[in-house]
Amino acid sequence: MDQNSLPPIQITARDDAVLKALVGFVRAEALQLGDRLPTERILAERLKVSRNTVREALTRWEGLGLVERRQGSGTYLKAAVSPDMLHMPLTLAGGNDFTSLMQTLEIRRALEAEAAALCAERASQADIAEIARKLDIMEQAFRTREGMSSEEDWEFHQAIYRVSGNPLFEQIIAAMHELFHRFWEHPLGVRDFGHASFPYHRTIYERIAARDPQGARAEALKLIATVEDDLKRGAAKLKLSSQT
Amino acid sequence: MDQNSLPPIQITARDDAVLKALVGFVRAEALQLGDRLPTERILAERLKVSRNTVREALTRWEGLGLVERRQGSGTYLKAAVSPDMLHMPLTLAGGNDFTSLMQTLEIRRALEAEAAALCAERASQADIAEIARKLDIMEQAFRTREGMSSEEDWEFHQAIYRVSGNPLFEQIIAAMHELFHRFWEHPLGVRDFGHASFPYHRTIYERIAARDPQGARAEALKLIATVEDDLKRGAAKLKLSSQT
DNA sequence: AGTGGTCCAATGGTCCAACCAATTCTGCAT
DNA sequence: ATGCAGAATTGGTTGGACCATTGGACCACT
Repeated sequence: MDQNSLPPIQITARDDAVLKALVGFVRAEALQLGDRLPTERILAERLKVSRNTVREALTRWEGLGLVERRQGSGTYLKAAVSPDMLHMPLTLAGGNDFTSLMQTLEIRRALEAEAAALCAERASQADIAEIARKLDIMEQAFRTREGMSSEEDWEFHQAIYRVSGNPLFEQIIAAMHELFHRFWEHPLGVRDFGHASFPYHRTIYERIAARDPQGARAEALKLIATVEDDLKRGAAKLKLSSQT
Repeated sequence: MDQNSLPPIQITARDDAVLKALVGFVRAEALQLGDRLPTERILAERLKVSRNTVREALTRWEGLGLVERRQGSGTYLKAAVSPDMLHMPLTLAGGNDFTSLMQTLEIRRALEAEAAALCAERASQADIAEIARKLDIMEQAFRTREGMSSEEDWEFHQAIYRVSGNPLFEQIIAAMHELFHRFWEHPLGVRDFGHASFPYHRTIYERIAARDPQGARAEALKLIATVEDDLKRGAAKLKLSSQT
């Protein structure tokens, strides 16, 4: 007998039902990102369930990054939801040592290059203009503040991921980005970290504007290479100083 | 001033503290996958928090797939936990339609190519022999069962990710893989799905054995391309049949 | 020995009512 | 108008209670 012909049944689903109802509500009210959704107390009353159950459901959504709760303020929609959406929580074991950071960079290298290539293929004129705008902002921040600005730099890259048409790029790289910056705002004591990557932002943009996927891919790889070099330099310095 | 030099302090974090304590417990007791962890009531008593708080924490872990709760039985460890792990909840709009699957393939294309290239760079003789072994098994399964075997095929790819030296490849692609197969064991009714990808497994292996990163990358790209073609074929057929 | 049934303790799921802490709104004094 | 103190709102936490399911112990019968 095929043991798969009798799959385990699923009966209980109280809090899942709450989430399903909430999806319907978001749709019915046409809630946008950042909008506030009903109070826990109101949800509990309307859905005829305990507030505790509502909280368990919302806790799950919060863990999935779909929603943000602010005490005293409310619960806010943080990502689009739809009935047939797939949530794929991925937990990665990763420390903040040199090896882990290099590993995140290897992932980022692969995805950044692919995203840049796809972006060059698919960008509309409006998309290109938007990327150019982000590039200008970043370059101006670079000149006035004399150094790479994490914030504006990140905005530029995000614009590229968005134009690539595949939201997974932004989601995965964002996770890598967060891991990278969580403990290493100035990684390993390298003061002008990321400085060397500056010129490649414009070359990437130029290849995208020229609708040159392979060129965009190549420039993206060069950019990541400079970051890897910075990281290696920092690791070497750290190793040296620890030998005192 | 760098606004990131003053990270937001954490004043209230009861349930996060619970999870941190739980990580410590799992480590201290050397719990393995599938082991049962303490009951909610015991945790609440030991950690001096309410059982509800314990439940919120466990709910978060359950949502992230780290833990499985069985009423009347207990809570069981479902994945490895570590103090500094990265949670990366991916949300894929649209569920099981053609677009979503193509998006996962775009990610897989980028990572598969990079992993193959890194593998070709770093593989030892023993690694190459191991990959050859997986390849033989897969090819034999292909001949005897007259078609691609998901299981053996996946083993082969996993071996490559492992040799790449970066565990992130395997983790991320595994998530994609699971997503891909969850609803599409025989995607879109294409009976010999994946059949066309068969020859490229050997060519990838040959490029790795020859320590040819660029070649391995190119062959990996060809393999993904065949899968994309299969998917497009299936989508076209589906579209046709729905026009009845 | 094995089969099936019953009971019972343990465990997760739900509920309730209250209070705490952060935020936001309100209205009064200036 | 402006600014500040207090009230109202909202998520966070607590403790206690009960329900539903599970799994093992025990037992009667074959």
